[in-house]
Amino acid sequence: MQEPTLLLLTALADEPRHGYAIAREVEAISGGRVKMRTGTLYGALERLLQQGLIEVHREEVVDSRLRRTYTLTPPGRAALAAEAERIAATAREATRRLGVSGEAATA
Amino acid sequence: MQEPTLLLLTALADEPRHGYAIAREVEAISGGRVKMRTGTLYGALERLLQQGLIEVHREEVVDSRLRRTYTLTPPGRAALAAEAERIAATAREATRRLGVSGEAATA
DNA sequence: TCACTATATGTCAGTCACCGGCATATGTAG
DNA sequence: CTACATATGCCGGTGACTGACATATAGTGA
Repeated sequence: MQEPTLLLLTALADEPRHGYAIAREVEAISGGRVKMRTGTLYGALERLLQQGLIEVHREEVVDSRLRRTYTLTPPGRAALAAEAERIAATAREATRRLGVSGEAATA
Repeated sequence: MQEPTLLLLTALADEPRHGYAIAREVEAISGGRVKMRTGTLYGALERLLQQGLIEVHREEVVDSRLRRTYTLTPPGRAALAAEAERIAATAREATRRLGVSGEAATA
């Protein structure tokens, strides 16, 4: 799972959001670092729908504009939780090793 | 940066290793989850050399077999440290949001 | 002896997520 | 009337990763 996808799922973790709101949220979460293109966004949304990790929460028309709201499914929440733990473990290991080799081999 | 590349750099974080040893180390770090194919391995090695994140540490012949050892460059260590911090932050945010929406909206 | 596994390096075609650009439509601000 | 924010969507191209193949030596088990 790549970063844009991970951030997309994270953007849906606290509450349902529609596509455009997800894009803004992803940018906010990443501190402005990741600006999700619509190609990536709607492509990923379609893929995640088919994988059953997200589902359409609601479809409404606001100001004559369609707004499709997405939400995480239970498998989606589980996948995000698992992925978060996985990368956290990898990050810890990387940090630990970087620290260890810099030290005077205390252990 | 994708997971295989991140794990490759992590495998080099504590000490220099040659290609095949990196592959085994990556598998160990990921708990057997990620089995790096040689295509990915040598492709990534070539790419990272050109990016200046790793460099050839030593070339020796052991049992009539060539063994090329790689090590992280200072930019490579910096890149790995930055990436580790980045993904750790994303993981924290994902976990936080997953927890929050599951709670009875205490905040 | 023959087959298989481990060690060790490499190439190459194919896949798939992501990128960048474009298209479309409405409401609002200047 | 132009430009921007909102909102969704398509499409060609890139590039990391996959899976299979190739090569060579040393050790192990049948």
